[in-house]
Amino acid sequence: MRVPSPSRAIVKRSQAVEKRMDRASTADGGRKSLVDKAYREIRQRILDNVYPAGHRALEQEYADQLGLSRTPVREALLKLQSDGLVEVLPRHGARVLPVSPDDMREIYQMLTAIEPMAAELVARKNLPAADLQPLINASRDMTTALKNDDLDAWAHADERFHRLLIALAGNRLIVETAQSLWDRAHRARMVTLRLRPRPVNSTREHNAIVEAIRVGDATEAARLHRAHRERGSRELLALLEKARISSL
Amino acid sequence: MRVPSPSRAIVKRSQAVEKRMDRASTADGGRKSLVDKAYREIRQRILDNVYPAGHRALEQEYADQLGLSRTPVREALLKLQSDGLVEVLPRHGARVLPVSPDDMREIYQMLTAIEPMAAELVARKNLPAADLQPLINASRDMTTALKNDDLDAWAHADERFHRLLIALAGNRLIVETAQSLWDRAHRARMVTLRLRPRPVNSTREHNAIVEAIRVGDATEAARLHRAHRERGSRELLALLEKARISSL
DNA sequence: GCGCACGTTAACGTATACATTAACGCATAT
DNA sequence: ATATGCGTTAATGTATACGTTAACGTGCGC
Repeated sequence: MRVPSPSRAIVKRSQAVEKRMDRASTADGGRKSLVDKAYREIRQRILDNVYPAGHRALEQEYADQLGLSRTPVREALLKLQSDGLVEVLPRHGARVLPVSPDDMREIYQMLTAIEPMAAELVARKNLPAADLQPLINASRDMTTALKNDDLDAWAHADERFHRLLIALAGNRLIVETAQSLWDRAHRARMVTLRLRPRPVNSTREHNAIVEAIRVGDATEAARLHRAHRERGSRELLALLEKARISSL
Repeated sequence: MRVPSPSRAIVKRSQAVEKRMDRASTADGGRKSLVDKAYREIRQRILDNVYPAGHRALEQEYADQLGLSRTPVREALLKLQSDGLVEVLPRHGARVLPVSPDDMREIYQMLTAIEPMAAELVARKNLPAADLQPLINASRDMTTALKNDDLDAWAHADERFHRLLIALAGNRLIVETAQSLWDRAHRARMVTLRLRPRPVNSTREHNAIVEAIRVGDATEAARLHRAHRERGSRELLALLEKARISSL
C-alpha cells in the first residue's frame, strides 16, 4: 500500500493547496488543526457507519484516505481510542469497535447513574421557566416527529432534550461523559430505532421530568429520569437479544 | 533550551544504551513503550506533587527531563490532557491543571452518581461472602491505620476499599471513570487529609455498605454509599472554603 | 513617555526518516 | 501432513526535519 515517492510529492503539493483554500474559503468554520480534521472526519464516518463496526485499516490507509500524513491521523486515532470508538492494535491498524449488548448494558448503567443526577441538580437550581423552554420545545419536536413518522427527527429531538437537560446541570464532567457514552451507543440506537414499536412513552416521561424540575422537586426529577433510562435500557437490551444481535 | 546538534547526537546514543539496559535489567517490569513510560512518569510526578499545580513546561523540556524525544512525550501529554490532569497550551507548553473547589464539586457530583450505582449493582449480584472479604479487610486496615495515626495508610486503605467495591460491579466504564476522577482529586485529598479532624466515620459507613451488599439490599447499599459520598463531599468543600484554598 | 509596525525567534504542528520487531511464508526435518 | 526455524517484509514507535506563525522585543512616530 505504500505509495512510491513521486506520487507522494504530488499528493503533498495538492494538500498544501487544499489547506490554504480551506482556510480562505470556510471562514474558519472548520477548525484549523489537521489532527482535529482527522478526528472529526473519522468520528463522523464511524457514527454514520461509513466505517462500520469491525472496520480495520492501517494508519497509513486512514492517512491516504484523508490526504494527511500519519502523524495527525495517529493522534486522532489515539483520541478516538480513548473515546472508546476504536481500538488501536499495534501492527494491525485501528479497528472500529463493535458494541456488544454487554457494552450497551455498561453504557446504560452509566447513563442511569449520571443523567438522573443531572436532573436532580437542575431541579435544585429553581431555574426560571424561560430556561426550561428549550427542553419543552425539544419534547414538542419529538411529538411532531412521531406524528410525521420521521424517526430520524425524533431521535435528534430526543438527543437534544437529553443534551439540553444535562447542560443545565452545570457540571462539565457530566456533559463530556454523557456525550462520549451517547457516541458509543449511537449506532445501536439507530438500528433498534427501526426494530421497535414507536417510542410513544418518551415524550410523556420527558414532560414529567421537566415538570418535576419546574416545581423544584429534585428527588422526583431524579426518580423519573432514572425510570426513564431504565425503561429505555430494558427495552433496548430486550430488542438486541430478541434480534440475536451480538454486536453493532 | 534547544541543544546544539553535536550534543544531541550524544544524547541520542546514550538513550539507545539506556533503553537496552532497561529492557535487560528490569525484566520487563516497566512496559515497553516510551509513550507509556512518559505517561506514567509524568502522571506520577503530578500525583506526587513533583510537578505541582500550575507547573508549566514545554514539550521539549519534559522530553529532556525524561531523556526522550518530543514524539512520545507529546502523545503522553495529550493523554494526560484527556485525563484532565494537564492542559496543553499551544506555544506555552503543558500546564498541570490546578483543581479548584468548583472542580472538586463537579468531581464529587460524578462520584456521588456512579459509586452508589456500583454498590447497587454489587448488592444485586448476591455474591458469596468470600468475595466481600477484601472489602472488609480494607475497612479493617482503615481502622488500624487510624489507631496508628498513619493517615497515609488510612488514605490508601480507603482508596482500596472504593476501588475493590467498584471492581465488583462488573462495569469497566465505571472503573475507568472513577479512577480518573480519583486521580484528579488526589492532591486535594492529600492536603485536606491533614486539615481535618480524624476520619472516624468512614469505617463505620463502609461496614454498613458492605452489610447492605451482603444481605442483597441494593437500594440500601446505594443509599448508604450516596450518603457516604455526600458527607465526604460536604466536609471537603467546607474545608477548602474555610482554608480559603482557591486551587490545588 | 506611549503605542504601534515590523522583524526575530522559538514552539508547535506536521511531515518524513529510520530502526525495530511482529507477522508471515517457506523450506526443511520428523 | 505437521511442526519448527529462519529470512523477509511491512507496520509501527520513535526520532528528526522543517515550515508556519504566535509571541515578543525593538525602534520609530507621536
